[in-house]
Amino acid sequence: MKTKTRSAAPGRLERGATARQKLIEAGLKIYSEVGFKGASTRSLAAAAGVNIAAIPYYFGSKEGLYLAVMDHIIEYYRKNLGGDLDQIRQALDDKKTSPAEYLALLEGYICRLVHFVLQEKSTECAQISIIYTREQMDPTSAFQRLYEGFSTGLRETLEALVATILERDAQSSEVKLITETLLGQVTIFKSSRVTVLKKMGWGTYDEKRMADIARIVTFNIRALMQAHKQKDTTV
Amino acid sequence: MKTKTRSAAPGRLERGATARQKLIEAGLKIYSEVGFKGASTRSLAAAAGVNIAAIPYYFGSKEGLYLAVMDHIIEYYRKNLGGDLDQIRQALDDKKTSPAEYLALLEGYICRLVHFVLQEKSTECAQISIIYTREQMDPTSAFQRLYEGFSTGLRETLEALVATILERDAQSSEVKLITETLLGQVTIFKSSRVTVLKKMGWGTYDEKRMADIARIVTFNIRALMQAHKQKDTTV
DNA sequence: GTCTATAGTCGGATAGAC
DNA sequence: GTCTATCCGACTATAGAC
Repeated sequence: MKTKTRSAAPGRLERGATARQKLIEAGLKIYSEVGFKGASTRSLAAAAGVNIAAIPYYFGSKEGLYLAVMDHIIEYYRKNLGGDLDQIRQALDDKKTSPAEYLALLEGYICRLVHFVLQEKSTECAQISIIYTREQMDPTSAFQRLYEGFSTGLRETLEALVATILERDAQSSEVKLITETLLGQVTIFKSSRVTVLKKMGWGTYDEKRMADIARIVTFNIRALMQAHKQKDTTV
Repeated sequence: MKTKTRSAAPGRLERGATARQKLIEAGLKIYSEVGFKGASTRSLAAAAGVNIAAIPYYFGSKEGLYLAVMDHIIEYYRKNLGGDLDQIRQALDDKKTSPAEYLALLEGYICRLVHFVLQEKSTECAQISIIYTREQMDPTSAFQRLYEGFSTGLRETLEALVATILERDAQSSEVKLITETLLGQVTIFKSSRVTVLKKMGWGTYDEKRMADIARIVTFNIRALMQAHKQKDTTV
């Protein structure tokens, strides 16, 4: 796979910048709808309003475009949820933070995660979380990039937070597994979206429904942190 | 889509039965590896050791084979986890069951689910859960069949169980959402399999690791049932 | 019932005009 | 930098021999 990512014409300001941008937006839309394999260069070019040849020209190949979309996703995510993670890391470094505040940070982040992951109105968040979820499920060559881009940051920070709350080692299997069970309570609403919507008699996730989900999940998290703190479940 | 499912030759005992069966086994393998779109009739026929033309002949089309594989999956699942669900339903009808027993039933079922879903040694379970998870994430035309085949049975039974334990209405949004958060704690280990394995430094889910996961999840379930029973979190 | 050969379609990438 | 035309490979499904 060669990602040429053709740079600007010499001495000139990015002539093909708009074509590039339109292709990335189209990629976000099409890849989120039908996945990498399902997306044809023809549909991508049509959605972007550019010619098919623009894809190999600007991105080297269909795969190059996909990788560029991944980079866009990581950047978007960092701008939106990265700040919260930084804030958490800062609080973890600051030894004066109280246990109650740590718990509030964890709950707050999970709440924002629910909205980011389940939101369907703002197209960009929705598209990103679909692509990410699909890439998680069966990784393509772009997985590594996505993994480094945010799986690690998110999980490592949450694990550190959970470890602090439970007064355990953040590197322990136990803390890592507990953190996964917390994330799973959010992600199932995405990964089993159709089933859940059908069961609930919902057409889509709207604000009120996301709030209901967030309320249950944060309640669960509070209960679980309390329970795990009391009993030592060494793995 | 026409699913001819060509029946036996008149008066003769299923001549092409073995070809059908080999194709279904191959379908289970190939579809689980690369998904429906990723599977070519060539690879399916090669894996089954039959000719490409056998697919349209016996199943009408590539999609017909996929649907036949779905039916196989449902049947397999019913044979393996359906009995447990029947037992739970029976216990729910039997008014003499104690609260502690209901909790034990819930925990026991979730444990078996962990093993069924995460198991990687027994190929059939692993293949089934991969196909099912993928179908959940982006449903094809076969989703309806799968949904009726086991999503409903599993969820309805677990919801009834949760409702009984919490002494709430099984039809309430609250009970349904809580049940999803329980399931999510299991499914994330499948839907984020690669990330989790990487984070944990594991190569695969083996017996010990599944036991560790099951221990955390059952502990969580016990804690959550207790917490929700105490506090009323009306949605 | 099983196979080979092939029709017909669609995909990604390239060549070369402008 | 952008476009049209085209190559070539891969795919599903069918026709028809055996």
